Amino acid sequence: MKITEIKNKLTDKGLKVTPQRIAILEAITELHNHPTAENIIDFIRENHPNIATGTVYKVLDTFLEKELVKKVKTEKDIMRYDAIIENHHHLYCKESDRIEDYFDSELNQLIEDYLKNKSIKNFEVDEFRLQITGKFTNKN
Amino acid sequence: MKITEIKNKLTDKGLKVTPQRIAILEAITELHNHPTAENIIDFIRENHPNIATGTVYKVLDTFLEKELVKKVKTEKDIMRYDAIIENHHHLYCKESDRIEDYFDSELNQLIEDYLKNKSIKNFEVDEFRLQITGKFTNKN
DNA sequence: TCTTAAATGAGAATTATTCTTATCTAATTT
DNA sequence: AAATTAGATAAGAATAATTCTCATTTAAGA
Repeated sequence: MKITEIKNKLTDKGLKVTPQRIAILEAITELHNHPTAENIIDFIRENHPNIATGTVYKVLDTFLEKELVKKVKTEKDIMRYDAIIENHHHLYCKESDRIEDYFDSELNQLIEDYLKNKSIKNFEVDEFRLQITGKFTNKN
Repeated sequence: MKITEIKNKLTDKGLKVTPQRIAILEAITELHNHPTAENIIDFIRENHPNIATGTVYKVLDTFLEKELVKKVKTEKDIMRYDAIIENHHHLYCKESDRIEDYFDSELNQLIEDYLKNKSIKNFEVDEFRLQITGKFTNKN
């Protein structure tokens, strides 16, 4: 993602364009394996050694609010972030911390149709995501 | 769940039967709304004021290992526990912390069949769970 | 350039969880 | 029934991730 593209994303959401925000949004898109806050901090520290830890958390919160990133829930304790907003599922390795995105519009359609017809009592569905647990058969 | 039933669950898993473990397993089954560790601690403190916090965490870990409970992660950071091991999905309220179980064997079958036919490259599916986000239309 | 609301840095504070170690107890053996 | 012992617990210190506070700085509009 080019810098101008990042700047546009920020201004589009009514956010001030700061070097910190650019660095963080850049980091999340580059570290595409669902980085933790710590991963992001480590990554940006290389080029921007004086961005404060608190700032990173604050910026991530802002991005969440403005829906520039999403949080990923793992069974383990650590929160991870995801730059991709488009609807997709997650593959979780049961033996490691590896998480990968899984795109499958056919599956989306299947579940969407099902939920549309069936309707859950006392609940209005907004969106859904599948957590698929298993084992990767290749190296990362 | 009767006490003897709880005791059996513990011995079946090769765990010593202690008052602490009984109280904790009882609490999780009674607090069926996916309690946090804190919820559990508060609940058991009423009748067992001297069970240590650390013990509760330790016992919960033991239960996870022995698969007597599962962990559920929310968008917020807090870990929640679930007594029900049987396969089911989760309904998340986007406006509150409410989480409910959603059982739907037809949906399970649908997804299972789909994943069986399609097969994801470099990944062996073990199990799956759907996170459905939306809004409850009733009071809790 | 000036102004100001918003963002940041630095580090203290908080919170959930884990760790440590001495003590205790459930369950097995004598 | 008493002794044994591996495993469990209590208490509180330690840790780690995240949030908070507030003084300072900066982006962007006037």
